[in-house]
Amino acid sequence: MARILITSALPYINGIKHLGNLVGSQLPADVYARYMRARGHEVLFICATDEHGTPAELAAAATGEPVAEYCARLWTVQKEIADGFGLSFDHFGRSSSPQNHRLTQHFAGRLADAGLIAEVAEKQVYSRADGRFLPDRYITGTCPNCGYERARGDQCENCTKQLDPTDLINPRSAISGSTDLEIRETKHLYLRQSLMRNKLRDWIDSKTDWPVLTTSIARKWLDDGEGLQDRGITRDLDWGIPVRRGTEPWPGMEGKVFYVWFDAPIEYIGATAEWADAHPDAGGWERWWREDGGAADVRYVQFMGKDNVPFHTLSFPATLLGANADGAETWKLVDYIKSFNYLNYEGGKFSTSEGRGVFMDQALEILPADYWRWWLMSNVPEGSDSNFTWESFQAGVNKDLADVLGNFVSRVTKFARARFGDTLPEGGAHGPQELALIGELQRGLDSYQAMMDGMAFRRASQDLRQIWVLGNEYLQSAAPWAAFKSDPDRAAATVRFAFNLIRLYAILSRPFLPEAAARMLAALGHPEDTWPTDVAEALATLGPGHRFEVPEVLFAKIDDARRIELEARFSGAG
RNA sequence: GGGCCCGUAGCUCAACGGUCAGAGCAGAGCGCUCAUAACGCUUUGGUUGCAGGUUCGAAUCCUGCCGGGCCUACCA
Repeated sequence: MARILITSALPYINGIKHLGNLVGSQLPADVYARYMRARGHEVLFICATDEHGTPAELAAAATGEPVAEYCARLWTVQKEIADGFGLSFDHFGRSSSPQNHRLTQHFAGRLADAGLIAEVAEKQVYSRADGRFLPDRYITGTCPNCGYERARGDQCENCTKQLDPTDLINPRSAISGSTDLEIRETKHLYLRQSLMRNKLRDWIDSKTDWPVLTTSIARKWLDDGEGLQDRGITRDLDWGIPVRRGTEPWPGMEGKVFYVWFDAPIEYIGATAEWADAHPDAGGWERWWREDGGAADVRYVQFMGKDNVPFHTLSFPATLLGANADGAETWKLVDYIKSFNYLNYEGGKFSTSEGRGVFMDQALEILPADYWRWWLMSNVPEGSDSNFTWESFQAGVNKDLADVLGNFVSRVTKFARARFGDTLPEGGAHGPQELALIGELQRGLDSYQAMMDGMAFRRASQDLRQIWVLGNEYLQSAAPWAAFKSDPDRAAATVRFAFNLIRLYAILSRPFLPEAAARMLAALGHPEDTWPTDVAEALATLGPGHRFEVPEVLFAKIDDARRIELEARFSGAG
């Protein structure tokens, strides 16, 4: 039995996430976590909301709530939606937790002790009307290059030229529109990642099994231009983790907070500490995060969209490695990063601002989670960006779930009920057909497991579907409806075997389809449900006399009228 | 501008440099009648973006071109 730590990239607190966000980290992480638990491994699956930063403050201001209340409310909203999708986090934390405050301050202190923090005086734009410093992208003005009037302080969207806020003509606050701006000097802490460039490169180079998408992004940042740059880790904001050097005050940094990209990944550890505090018998968070605290045998897998790769390949490892500069704290580094491309919506991007695409709360209002889980995972953007269309969604749901799996369960249970009553019949035994099928199922299972172990989710979903298809092929060739008339014992044996297939399918499908699997097992009276090691043995579980029920339709089809209605509703027009 | 990735059947995707480039969906034909008009079998369909090169052998490696996508450090 292995010990596996799984983290999903932290969803930002600012609003409800869309299907692209879901499929890019939380959902594949959940499927993997469920699979590994089913295989008998000790799994800790961690996620949390990422709550700090300017967008959270602005979103709170827009609703008139204090930012802490806003975040607490949105955390509850996100938690309920995650539960609705069956995301089986062992803990869903908050980056604003006291545990994360302590850890973030601790890391900053350790990094400072190791000489990896620099204090830098810099000039930033301050808005007197807003009473705050403005990040570059919250300053707008006229682009000096192309004359576009709504250029942002970091880049002009029109001509794509990189800008400095002081370049802008007629600069104003994007928050209030005020032009009452001034340049103020302020002091900030920088993480001296540049000093760790070689150490980080050696570490990246040792990861020969990582996806190209992951390592190429990391190498680009390490070596592009002048190489890995130091990064500011503090901000002049109110909402965030106060700057402290460990447990001590940090002279000159009063009133400042750590910047969100520094404290967000630390919340993986913080959330584990939240979990450990809630589960005193679990042995403590160190068991998962400190090699000198019991985590030496942990395999740590991270799931994220490609936009998050630089932070997880460079900044966060720099934090963990830097905190161990004296060898006194051996932090657990990630063993494998599974990164994803983007999911598009009907050929374009999901857009929060334009209301284009499907958001997680809306998805659950339309159909149960399993429908979405299946389509998203069987079309997960592993190799390149993929595209959600209602037509593809309709086809995938109807064909795979309703026709292949759902109908299989339906035809088996209804036939048995009609011919044999509400318990499995006696008589007959395995013949050559059953033996051949067992062989095919065993090969299918081996392949499915190999794909799941390797996190090749598209391939895994294809293998799973093929395993379902084998059931329909078997019924067609065994034809118990014909055998019933000439050789009832033969039909009885076929029916018993088919019921054992339903049980097997429920177990194997559970990582993807937890609700449907539960309903299948419930129809069988909740039989033993551990992951099979030997297919033949697994298919001998339900015997004569076993009671069953005919379940409600497992998956309803989406008809054309419904699809057209949904297409129109989510086009972004309204 | 720089870097990375991609381009394979009508669609979505596979294929350690090595049997006739494979699946699913869609299309066609046949079968079955237990089932959600479901299922099964058979079948149509590709000059692997274009042009060169390396090799006994290229979808795969190299060069150029065409087309698409992503990243580019203060969004997180």
